[in-house]
Amino acid sequence: MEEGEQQVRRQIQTPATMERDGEQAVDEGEAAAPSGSTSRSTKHTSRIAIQKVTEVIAALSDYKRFLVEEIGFEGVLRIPMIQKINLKFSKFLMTKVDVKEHCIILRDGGTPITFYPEDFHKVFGIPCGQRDIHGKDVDITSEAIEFIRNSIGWTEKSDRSLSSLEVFIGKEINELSSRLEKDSFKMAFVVFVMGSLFAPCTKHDHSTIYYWGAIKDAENISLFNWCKYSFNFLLEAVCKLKLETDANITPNHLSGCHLFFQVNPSKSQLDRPNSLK
DNA sequence: ACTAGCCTATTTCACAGCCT
DNA sequence: AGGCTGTGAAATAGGCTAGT
Repeated sequence: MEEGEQQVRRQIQTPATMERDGEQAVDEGEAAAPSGSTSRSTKHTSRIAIQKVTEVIAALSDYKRFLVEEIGFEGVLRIPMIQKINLKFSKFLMTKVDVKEHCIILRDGGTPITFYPEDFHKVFGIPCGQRDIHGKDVDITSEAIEFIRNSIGWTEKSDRSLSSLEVFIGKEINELSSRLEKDSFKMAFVVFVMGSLFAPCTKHDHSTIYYWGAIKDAENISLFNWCKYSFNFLLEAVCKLKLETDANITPNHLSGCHLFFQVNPSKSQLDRPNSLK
């Protein structure tokens, strides 16, 4: 195995070590970023705001954590504080992804490191339900969109900001709160983590509503396959990056939850549920 | 008009190297 | 050893533009 590959394999971690090592794990990527990655002084950008996510989570009360567990996002509660993500390393890994085969091949002839949508569940602990977020049964009306907007505190028509969601999530919720308030919290939390981590929009402090059909009924949020949605979003980002690279355009923005590639998904092959194989 | 994507400027932070 | 400084990378913020 070449040294560069060994470095990358050292860098890539298991979900368990992600929680244990937290910040150090990703920071070490700087040293691990192989010489094969771009050495030009291109400034990379990403809308992943894992610091924001962990800050918001750290401020959640026990009852709010209980509500998060109810919608199946309990793994998000255990995401460690990561000060900085090595974007160069993320970019390097993204360029090594074989989208069709769902694997990372670090060098020609090297051992493929395969990954699957359900690895998002193992890494980040988000729901991997049976229902497809883009399925036929998740159509959403404009009235429902308006209802959700009002519920999560987007009262201004132009407001689709993650920062206002942050404020909304911080509002007091407890056992005595109404059902509507609790459901609104759940919806706001999902929109916040999707927009901040799993499916970040390319625009700063902005969220898309493509998946809102899956949150319109807070009770059913955990029944949807958020892993597949995040996975596909990430693969689209990889395709885009590869197209830009092939066209000799130096990509400077990384979409999708590229942090996923820095955490070892390959270990999950050992214990994938049979139903998902 | 609105939304989403792209681009760039500024701020913040970490770290290496130098000096005392 | 500890403090200071310069540099580079990441985070943040906002403007511009193209598409619908």
